[in-house]
Amino acid sequence: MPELPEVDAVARRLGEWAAGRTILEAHFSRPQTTRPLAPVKVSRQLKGRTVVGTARRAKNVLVTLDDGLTLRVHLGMTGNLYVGDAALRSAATRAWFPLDDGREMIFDDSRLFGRMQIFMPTELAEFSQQYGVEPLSDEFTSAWLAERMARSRKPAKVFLLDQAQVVGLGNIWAAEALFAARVHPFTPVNALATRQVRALHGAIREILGGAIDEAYRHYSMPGTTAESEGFGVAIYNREGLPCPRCRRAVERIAQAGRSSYFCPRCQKAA
DNA sequence: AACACGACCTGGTAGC
DNA sequence: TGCTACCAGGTCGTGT
Repeated sequence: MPELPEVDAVARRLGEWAAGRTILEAHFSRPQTTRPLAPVKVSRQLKGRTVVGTARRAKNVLVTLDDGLTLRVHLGMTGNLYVGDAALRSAATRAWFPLDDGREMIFDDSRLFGRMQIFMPTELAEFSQQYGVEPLSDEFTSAWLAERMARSRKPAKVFLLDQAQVVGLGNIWAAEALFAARVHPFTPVNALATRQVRALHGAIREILGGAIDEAYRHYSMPGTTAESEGFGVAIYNREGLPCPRCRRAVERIAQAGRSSYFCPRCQKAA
């Protein structure tokens, strides 16, 4: 489910719902969720801890605990994390943490690609280093992007999905950014013109910024999902439908094992 | 080092 | 109505 906007909304709402609450128990229904550690080890570290606050790094939700440790939650493809009544638990619930106010922190993840881990401060810093720049930070400039792109021959779509470069884009928003910037998904990034790099940089910031606001506003009820994709999606999952700019039929191609959607007229190969 | 590809999973839907 | 095949918003590990 989640790209950066959805993860950001989940992290912010979780902070509103859980800050100050103490975790009484931690239950896991499947061992994959806490890999490589056994669930019982993670449970032991969570039990009795109070949630200080939440944050997001790349597509991870970070839950800061009162002993200085951090719970890292990756939502994978289908994950959701919220605080609510125990009745909200379902067949997809993989973890549930009863809190001191009678509610529970609940982690649903039908497809089991999600993950929960505990980090010490040094581990958290090391973990964070594997990721690239946050797209809405001051560090992410078009000059920075141009410099990184000059050093890679990856196709533009694949480059945008690489979390070691710019974090947060997934299959939907990468396609949307390429469409907005009129860049063909196959174009090697070191072949892009300066004007195209600038267009991509602007598109990434604008698209993610708008989607973050939309996802946060939409996601106000625990147990629902943070959605932003209905908002401003021009190209993703629209194979055969008319391009919103030129009316030419949108095409779908397989790339890096995923679907890439693009307009063959607006997005010319370099 | 950089890149391609299968593996990891469940569930929903389209087509026969 | 099954049943099958394919698809899904993400990483990972392993091979060249």
